[in-house]
Parts: sequence; C-alpha cells; structure tokens
Amino acid sequence: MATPHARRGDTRRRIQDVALELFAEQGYEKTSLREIAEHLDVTKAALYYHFRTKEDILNSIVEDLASPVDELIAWATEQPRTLETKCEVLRRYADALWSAGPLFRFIQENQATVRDLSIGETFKTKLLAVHSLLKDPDAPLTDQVRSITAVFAMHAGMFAMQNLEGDPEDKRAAVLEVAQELIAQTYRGQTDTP
Amino acid sequence: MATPHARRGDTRRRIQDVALELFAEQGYEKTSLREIAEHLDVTKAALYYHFRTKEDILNSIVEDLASPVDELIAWATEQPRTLETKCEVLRRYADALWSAGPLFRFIQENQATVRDLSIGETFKTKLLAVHSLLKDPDAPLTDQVRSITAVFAMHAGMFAMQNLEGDPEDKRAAVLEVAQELIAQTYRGQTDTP
Amino acid sequence: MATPHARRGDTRRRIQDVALELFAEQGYEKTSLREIAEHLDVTKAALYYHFRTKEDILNSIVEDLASPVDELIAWATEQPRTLETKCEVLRRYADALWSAGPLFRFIQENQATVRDLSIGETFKTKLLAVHSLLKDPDAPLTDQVRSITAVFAMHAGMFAMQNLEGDPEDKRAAVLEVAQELIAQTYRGQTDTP
Amino acid sequence: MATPHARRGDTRRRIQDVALELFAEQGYEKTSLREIAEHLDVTKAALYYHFRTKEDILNSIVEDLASPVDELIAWATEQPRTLETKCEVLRRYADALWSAGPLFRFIQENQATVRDLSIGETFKTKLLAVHSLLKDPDAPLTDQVRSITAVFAMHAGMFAMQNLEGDPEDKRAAVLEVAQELIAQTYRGQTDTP
DNA sequence: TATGAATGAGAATTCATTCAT
DNA sequence: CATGAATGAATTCTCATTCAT
Repeated sequence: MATPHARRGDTRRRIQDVALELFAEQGYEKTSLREIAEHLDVTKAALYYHFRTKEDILNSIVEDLASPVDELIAWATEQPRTLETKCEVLRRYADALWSAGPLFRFIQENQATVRDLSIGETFKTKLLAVHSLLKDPDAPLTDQVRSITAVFAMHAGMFAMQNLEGDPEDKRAAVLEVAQELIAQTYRGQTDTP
Repeated sequence: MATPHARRGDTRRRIQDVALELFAEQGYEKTSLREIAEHLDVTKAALYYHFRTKEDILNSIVEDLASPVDELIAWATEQPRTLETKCEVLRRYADALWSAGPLFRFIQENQATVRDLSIGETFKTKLLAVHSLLKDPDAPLTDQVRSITAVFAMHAGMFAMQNLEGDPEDKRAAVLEVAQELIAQTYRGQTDTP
Repeated sequence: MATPHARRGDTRRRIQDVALELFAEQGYEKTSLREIAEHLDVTKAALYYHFRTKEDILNSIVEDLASPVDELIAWATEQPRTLETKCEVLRRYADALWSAGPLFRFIQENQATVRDLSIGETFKTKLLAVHSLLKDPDAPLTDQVRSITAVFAMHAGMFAMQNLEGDPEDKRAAVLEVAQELIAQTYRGQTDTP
Repeated sequence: MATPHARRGDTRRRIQDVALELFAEQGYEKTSLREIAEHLDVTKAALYYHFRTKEDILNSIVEDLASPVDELIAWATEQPRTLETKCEVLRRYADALWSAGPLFRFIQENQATVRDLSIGETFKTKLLAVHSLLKDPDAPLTDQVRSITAVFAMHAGMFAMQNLEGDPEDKRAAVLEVAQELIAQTYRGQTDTP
C-alpha cells in the first residue's frame, strides 16, 4: 500500500488535485493544461485520456467536492424552518465551505469565468437553495438582505479574513457567530412588532 | 457614413467606456482587444495609440473612477472615530460603490485576475484603508469580523442582490442599513461590559 | 499527398535546416516563423512544439554546429604556443568555419542582431579564445593587430571572396596562406630586435 | 546664433544624427521610428515631413557622409597605380572610415539588412572600387586575397580592436601599417621572382 | 495508460506609413 | 513645420484540442 510510487491508477485524482490547486492560485484562464501536465510530469495528452476537456476537469472536481452542500440542503429541507435549524444550517455550511476551501475560494475569485462555465449554473442554484433555507419569502427587505449577508459573510470569511491576525479556528468561529447573529436579528422583529 | 470620423477627441473615453462594459460583462481575460475595437469600429492599433497595453486601459479606468474612494478616506481620516462617523463612512462608501458600479462589479468578479494586475495592489490598499476606518484595532475578534462583514456586505450587495426583487433604491438602502447595524453592534458591547 | 506525414522524427532537424538557410539568406529579423513554417509545410505552432522561442531555434543550431570550434580551442590549449601550433590552429579554424559555413556567414552579417541574442556572448567568448591562442599578450601593438587581422581575414574570406573568381578550394587555401603569413610576421621581429 | 534653442531648421540634421546613433547602437530593424522621434521629442509624423521613408533617412545619411570615399576614388583614379599611391589610398581610406565611424560600423554590423536596402548596392560598388584601386587584375590569387584582406582589416579595425587596450590613435596607426604591409607584400614577389 | 507530433484559432503587441488640420 | 489620430499588415507566441501509435 505504501509503495514507493503508489501512483497507480490515482492519476485521475492527482490531476484533479493539481488542477484545483493551480486554478485556485492563479485563476482558471491563466492556468493552462500544459502547466498542469508539467506539474504532474505527464504530457498534456495524458490529461485528455482522463478528461474530455479542461472544463471537464473542473466539473469533476465540483462533483467530488460539492456533495456536502447537497447533503446539507437535503437535510435542511426536512427540518422545521426554525431559528435553530437555520443556525445549524449555517454551522454545517461553514463545515462544507471549509472542507472544500480551495474550491470555494476558486469560485469566489473567478466569478466572471465561472459564470459561463457549466458549474456556474450549478452553483448559482445551490447558493439560492441555501439562501432560501435561511430566508422567509415574505420577510421585509432588510431581513432578506440580512440573510444574504449571512451567507456572503461566510464566503468572504474564507479569503478576506486572511489579513486578520488570530487563530484560524477562532476566526472561523467568529465568522459563524456573526452570520448566526444576522439570522437571529431576523427573528427579533417578529416578536416586537405584532 | 454620415460623419466619416466626426468623433473628435472622445475616442479615448469611448475606449474606456466600451472596455469597462465588456470587462464587467465577460471578464478581463475573455475580453480581447479585437472585440473592444470592433465595438468601436476602429482597428486594434487605434487602441494602442491611446493606451500602451491592455492593462493600461484598465488602469486608466480605475484612475478616473476610483477617486471618490480616496476622497472618502481623506475625509474620514480627519474625523473623530465615532459611531456616527463610521455610519457616514458607510453611507459615502455606498455612494462611491454605486457611482462606479460596473468597475466594482468587475473587480468583485475578477479577483483572481485582478490580483496580479497593477490595480490589485491599489485596491487591496484602499480596501484595507476603508476597513481600518471602521474597525477598532484592539476590538475583540468578533467585532473585527463584524466590520469586515459590513464592508463585504456592501460589495456583495452590488451584484448578489440582483436576484432579489424590489426597487433598486430600496435594496441599496437596506444593504446600507444592515451594514451600519453591524458596526453599531460593535459599540453595544462597550457600554454593556464595562 | 504521396506520404501524408511520412517524415518521422526529423522535423526538428528540418526546422533547423530551413531556419539556418533563411536566417543566412535574409537575416534573423527579416525571417519570420511563418516563413519557416511555410517552407516546411507545417503550421507555426508546430515550430513551437519543437522549440520554445525563435531565439531557441537559433541557439539549438549553434549548439549543434559550433562544437568544432570548442574542440579546436580545447586541443590548442594543450599544445605549446609555437608558430607551428598557431598555423595549425588557423588551419583547423578554417575547417570549422567552412564546415558550418552558413552559420558563420549568418553571424558575420547579423552582428547587430546577434549582439543581444544569447549567442552573442557565446561567440564573443569563443572568438576571443581563438584570438588569444594566436597572440602573445605582451607583443607590440602591431603584432596584436596582425593576429586579429589573421582571424578576421578568415571570416571575411567566407563571404567577401565570393566576388573573386577562381576555384573555391584555391581561394580557401589562399586565405589560409595569408592568415598564416600574418602570424608568421609576428615572429620575424623577435629575432631581429633582441 | 547661439540662441537658447538654436534648433531652427536643423531638425533634419538632428534626425539624421539621432537615427545614425540608434542604428549603429541597436541595428536598423530594431530601431523604430517611434524611438527616434521620442529621442528628439517630436512626433513620428514629423519625421515624415523631413523624409519620405525610414530607408530614406538612412540614404540621406549615407549621401552626407560617404562623399570622402567618392573623393578618394576620384583622386586615386588619376594617380599612377604605384605602391606609393596604394599606400596613400589606404591612408585616406582610413581617414574616411574614421571620420564617418558610426556609419561604417553600422554597415559592418548590419550587412544582412543593408544588403536589400538601396545603400547595399551603393556600398558594394564603392567597396569594389576601392579594392580595384589596390589590386592588380592579373595578380596571383594570393595577392588578390592580400589586397582584400587589407581593406577588411581596416573595416574590422573599427570595431574589433575595441577589445584591445591602447591609445586609439596608436591602434589606428597599427591597423594602417598592417594593411599597407599586406599591399607591400604584393610587390615583393614581382621584383624577387622575375 | 499513456505519448509525440501536430493543428487552427486567436491573443497582445509593434511597425511603417498616411493624412487632415 | 509639425501633430493627432488612425490604419493594415505583420510578428511572436499561447492555448485547447486531436489522433495515430
């Protein structure tokens, strides 16, 4: 198992790994297949043995990494739409985001590109789904904004907080706290204004 | 054929306008100089008469449009760092963002690209400056996150809210309100926990 | 149509051959990659499969053709610095020059260009090395000039003599004779003026 | 006369000066009209007011600087073809070469380019003319080579000797001496071997 | 499971040149 | 005596993709 050069059949995964790393680091357009191939010490043609197109590499990465979000959505759909559920949604969303960090960072930083790739639609849908788990369709506009902001706070949290000093785990907790607070705010009004 | 080339002297501006439009719409890399030229019915070489490089076109746009942010920073630096000042900073920042909407949308959606363009550094600096107008250096981590989130809420507000129905002006006001609320939260603790 | 692309593996060499031919005939700058490609009936991109840049094509040619000069230098370094050795150096240098005729003609006629190509430094070094095999560091100025002239006579001999009628082999012999004579002159003074 | 900005009508000459300087320094093709214009702080179009084409600039320089060679040829044609005359031809040729140093250096280093410029023919003709002042049409091949070498020694002397230490005037004298010696050699045989 | 060799389309950029003003 | 604005043709180079082996 721990053979010297265990790369045996794992080439597909290695391509995905290197590709994601480079996509996240340099952007999708600026990462060429030549570059990916060189990092792996194979030829470009080898990439085409495993994937049909450049976009396909990206798609396959998404397929492998984005399932936690789907599971989250599936789970939440069956829960009562309470504040507590929403807080749990955020907690789990944070997990999903952090566990596939590079992928989401990539999407965050390559929106213009992603938009007309097939994953663009995919993600827009998921994002809207997560958002509708948090929002109340006929809540006032300000509350809608609060729930969107809660989601975006978490996305932004992934890269914008890097400039902030402090333990990563603490920062992550803080981001989650602020996001949950925003959702909580949404409920305050309900009791106040009967 | 009406007027052979009656556009006198405004070509430079027209290039900037078209370029920004296309950059915002399709992304920087996917917008070729050929495309820009065709939209203006001039040759690529004409672009090079007015600008030294593709990047230069973008730089010139930033120079022309980003001054409101600089003015805001200059103004705020001379104000007392009170809650009221901060709310006013956010209000003015909203103005700056909205008045150069396409530019900021472009930056938001092309982060990976912008990062290694000369405007990358420019903007990172400005963003940090705005942030430090809002934050208290030795505030608890959660408050730091709140102030960052306030800024990002406004950025996100520019494009993410498009999916939300409602009058644009109302949405803008709502975004500002939520952002200011986040900053206000920052002050609540201070009086509560002496 | 006879053989679709029966040329197997020799494309690299064919590129070098055609390139050198055209470089020598028209100059480096005036020879475009399009032209080289067309002569070979391949696309420009094919050239880039085999070489990284235009300059690289030239470099590779030099690497393949200039070794005789290196060998000459290596050999001469281990010989006693006598008149006879020097005459042999010239003889061998003539061989090297003639065997890679087009390359040296190219360098001779494109000095301004070659100067800021990577081969510029390479050749300057080799030329100085050959020269220092012939000269005596503390010989009088006139002798230094004689030895330089001997070298240049041979270079010039390659293209300037084309206007002269006569059998090429005879001309070559004559050039070598004159060059050796110049070196011999260098020794005459030594015995005369003690 | 010594007015602050005496450039009044001397623009033409200034263009020639700058152009020659850049041509000699960087080569003809690598020197663009933009560059020349920038060095003079005028627009490219201004160059076209004074000259019809890029090549024309070069032609005009040659016309202005090459006359000494013509005079030399005219003078020599009327002298007896003796050794002394030939030595004097070389002396005067040295003068001509040195007085228009940059031009000849340019030609020397841009032969491939010059060849298909109109000055190519011009110079080839002049060079052959000078050569035929020195050679005896039915001299043995070796003597023909000697006389060509004498001429080339002087050309080479202009740039190749720069690596040699020593006073420029001394070097020039040495080059001339070697060249004259080569011509003298031509005569030795005649008297020696009757 | 790969590679070697190639392609076609397109990118950014540079250049000499033109011409109305 | 010169400029501002533009053009057309070319150049080097890069990329995703293909396919026989």
